[in-house]
Amino acid sequence: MARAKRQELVETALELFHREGFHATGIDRILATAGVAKMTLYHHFRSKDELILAALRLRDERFRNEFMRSIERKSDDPEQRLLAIFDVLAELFGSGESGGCPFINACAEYADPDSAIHRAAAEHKRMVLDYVCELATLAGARDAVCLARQLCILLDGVIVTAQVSGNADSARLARQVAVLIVREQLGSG
Amino acid sequence: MARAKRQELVETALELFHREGFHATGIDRILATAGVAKMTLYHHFRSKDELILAALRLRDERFRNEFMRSIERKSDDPEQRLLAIFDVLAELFGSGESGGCPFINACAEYADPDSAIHRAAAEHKRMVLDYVCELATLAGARDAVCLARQLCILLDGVIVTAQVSGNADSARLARQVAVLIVREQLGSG
DNA sequence: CAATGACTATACCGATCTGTATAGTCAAGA
DNA sequence: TCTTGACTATACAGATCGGTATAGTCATTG
Repeated sequence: MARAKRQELVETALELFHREGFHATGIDRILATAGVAKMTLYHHFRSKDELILAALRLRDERFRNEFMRSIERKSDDPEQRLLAIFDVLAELFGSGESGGCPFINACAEYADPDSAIHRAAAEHKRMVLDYVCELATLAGARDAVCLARQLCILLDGVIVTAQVSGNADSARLARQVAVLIVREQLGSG
Repeated sequence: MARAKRQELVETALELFHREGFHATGIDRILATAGVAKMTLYHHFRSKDELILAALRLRDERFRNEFMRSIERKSDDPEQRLLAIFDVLAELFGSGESGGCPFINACAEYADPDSAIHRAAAEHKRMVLDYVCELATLAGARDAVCLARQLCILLDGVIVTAQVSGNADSARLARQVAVLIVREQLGSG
């Protein structure tokens, strides 16, 4: 397979960027870990920034895919799926994952909203929002956009709280809040 | 004044770290901006990490002070003060401030929970939580800790959403959520 | 067979990084 | 007056940074 080394490179980069940060992770470290020559990297990517973008793209695909699949496995009912967001989150943190969100981290290191990396992160969040918005619409929310945005604020809050304070059960607390706002938007108990 | 240069250094460092990130901001850049010689820095601080810690300490003092003052200026009623959290946030974003939270950013770059920098960030969040918990207790919440933690999840969610997606009015959306959970905990409309 | 292109190895570039060494200025206070 | 200590200036160390140059291997494919 031709693209094997490229893939290895992006996977390794994603993991190291996630664990150590973007600026703190040098090209040489990625190369040594992936077992790839430097010229191979610059054959596939013009710069480190493009490797970062590729890593974020991979993460975006994987995360959204698994996120949606996990939610949809929890229930068939759209209303329950809105709440399942936080059950999935709880499971994620329960299984060790607590290094925060790579996209939030990316915006921390690349603060300029016009930078390609920051924009990629913003786009990821927008796509997650769009998905939650679909669920909210299917659930018959009065204002699906508003509800989805509120749930996403909770979602990001949970991720950050888990990362900063190591608080795994914040997903459970957020779920309680989600119950209230979903119930209110759907007009009944 | 003896400590003038030290103060200048910490102020400049705080601003640059906030705008450009911790790893991306070199010592030399801070020195040039502050107009301070390198040996002066290493006279006051053992390392860059200690300068980072001092900058975070300054930010912690300032933020919590202004945060509490702003909230307490909004209302005398503890219940209204819980909601005022999000009014203060809305004003903050309205006045341009949207570069995210330095403590969240710090945890993005220093992921190891045992690192001094990460711990300083966690401690800051804990102190904010403690303050909100006090307000919740005064308001007569059934479970003040739970309510405070939920409000803090919302708070961090709002900050991150504003930073990543440039969404200034997420504070307003979070306030609506806060109204619901506060109302539920206080047992009446 | 010839050509293509993914890949490797090594050496190098200039810049920048944190931190130190050296030597000295200058003002405040005992 | 003498000492202390905050401060400056310059030069440098050793490492690492992102990225390039050069030269060549090797498997697939036309």
